[in-house]
Amino acid sequence: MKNIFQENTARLLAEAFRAAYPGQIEALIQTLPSNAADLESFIYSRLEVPKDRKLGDFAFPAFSAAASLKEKPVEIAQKVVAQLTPDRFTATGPYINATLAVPDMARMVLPMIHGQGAAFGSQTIGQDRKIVIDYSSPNIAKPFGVGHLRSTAIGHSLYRIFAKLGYCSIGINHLGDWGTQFGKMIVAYRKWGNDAELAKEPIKYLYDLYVRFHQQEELDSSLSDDARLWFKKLEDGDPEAVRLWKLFRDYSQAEFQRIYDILGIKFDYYTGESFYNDRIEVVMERLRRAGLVTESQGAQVVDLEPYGMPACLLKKADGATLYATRELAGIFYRYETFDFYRALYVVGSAQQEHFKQVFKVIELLGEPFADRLVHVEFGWIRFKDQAMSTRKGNIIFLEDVITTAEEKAAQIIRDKNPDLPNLDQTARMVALGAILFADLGVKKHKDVNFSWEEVLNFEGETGPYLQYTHARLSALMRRFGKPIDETVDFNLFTSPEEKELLLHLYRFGQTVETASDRYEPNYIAEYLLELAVVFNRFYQRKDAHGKLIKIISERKNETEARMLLVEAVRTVLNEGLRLLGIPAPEEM
RNA sequence: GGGCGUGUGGCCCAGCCAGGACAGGGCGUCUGGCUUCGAACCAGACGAUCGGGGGUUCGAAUCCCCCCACGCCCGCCA
Repeated sequence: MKNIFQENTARLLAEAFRAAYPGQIEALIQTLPSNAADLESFIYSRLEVPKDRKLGDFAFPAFSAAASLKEKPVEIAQKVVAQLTPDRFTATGPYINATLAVPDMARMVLPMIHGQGAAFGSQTIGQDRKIVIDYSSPNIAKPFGVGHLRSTAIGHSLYRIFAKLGYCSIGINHLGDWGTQFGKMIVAYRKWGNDAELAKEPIKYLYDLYVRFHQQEELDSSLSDDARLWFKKLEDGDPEAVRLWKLFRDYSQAEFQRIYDILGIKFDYYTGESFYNDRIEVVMERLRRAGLVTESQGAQVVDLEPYGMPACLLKKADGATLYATRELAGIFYRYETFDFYRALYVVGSAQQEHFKQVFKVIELLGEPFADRLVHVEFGWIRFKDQAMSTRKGNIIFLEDVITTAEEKAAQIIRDKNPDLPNLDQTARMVALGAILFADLGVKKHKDVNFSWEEVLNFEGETGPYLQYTHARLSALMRRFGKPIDETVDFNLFTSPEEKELLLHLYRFGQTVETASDRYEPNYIAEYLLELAVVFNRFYQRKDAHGKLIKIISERKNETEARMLLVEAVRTVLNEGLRLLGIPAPEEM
């Protein structure tokens, strides 16, 4: 999606270049990078926003044309500007600065947003193609820690982003409900557990058992052998093993569902690893037929040495399956079921090699969908500079974070807005806003150091700041109390603040697109911060005497024009927050 | 040892892929702004050898090379 303001500017500049340098444009085009087909698109791609906005709205640096035109950038700028309307284009040193007319912009942008509403920024480029997104995917029988939030928040946001662009998003929670850790849990439970204790506080109890097992395992390595033995029994359908596994799984699922309900997150499928148990042999057979399976130290592997990777382990020496085996089965299942255009795996970067291996195996099988598999990786959440580890018991429960944030939000509301109805509900929205934004406000590849101070901060570049701005906009709409009319006097839009808002509003669609291209919801988070900042500045601007210029005043025409802008900002902010999975309260 | 990632004011982060005008925000600190359109806000101040070195370029936080620090992964865990 192109920015129409930028496009118009590029077109005018291109015409001016042609007029100023007749006959030399061919030489210039020769030097263009291959991605720029013509002069217009070249200029379009080179346009930047001046650092000092007083200079203009767009700037074209003339350096890039200097070599082929054999002139100094400063002279080029002057010559080109001479061909253009003087009040809209100026040469500042080697830069050609363009200034847009605010009423024109308003006429273009505001009726569009008013008409499209929440659909503003939507596209159909997805053509309903299926994007399968694997996210959250916690290991059951373990508590839901803040570490799991990363995948959950990013994946859920990508789900909505792709849907907005016209793709058919399919959300899969690939629950970690199979594997040797269940052998461990079974051993631990049989040794130290009992049903009565389990029923009281299941997740906490299972978690304690898990930590205890790992502590004991360090002292007594026979426990590891027992665990493998019990996992093998589980795979072979041993009734006692299966009974305990189901017990753990059911308790865990109920627990996770509670968390997802709080977060307002749903999945289309909850197909965990165990779902693929009866599909493993088909995959193994396929791999064997392709001649990819070799034996190494008793285990069955795919040798990836020629590709600079460690071997991909398919089956242990005792015949039990492994992570990669189930992953492969999952990929085939997803392809056969959905015929996906892309399959995303929103999983931490620690598993980068695992996915490289698995994807390589698919490629070696000659499957046509090998290049549609994407590992959307992200950095770790650490606590006090340590990796959060369930095994070591160094973990913070997401629910504790939510509860603490809710308490703080409620306290602030009681203090600032004591008459607010449904306090608990709003406090929860604010808490979620703070927590989710703490994750989505940072580029995903960065490791995040969990800090209570940061998560509980509701000021500055935070989720509650965005929510507050949304509530403020909503308050204006309530106060205005009438339907917004799109037939306003656009010539009343003149201020730099209004221009900034219009420019920024228009960029929403491009931002969503960038976020999808890079699998990075953070672009939307940053966009919204900027939008809120620009609006709040507009909201609190003062006249020459230092008096606040109010949006709603007795001047009818001005008020109506500004309210059309207010509505547009609210629409985009609301929609942007939705894409991030952050609730947008009307009051707080 | 190999692979991947990160390193930007006291703290957190954007900018790097597609190199350009004095390196942008936020937190914290200091100053100013509510006789009510919501101060979870706004305005201003202080604060940076962009990890280090070399190279390419008219121009490097950004591209290339080397080095340093930290994190993660490297066969029967997931």
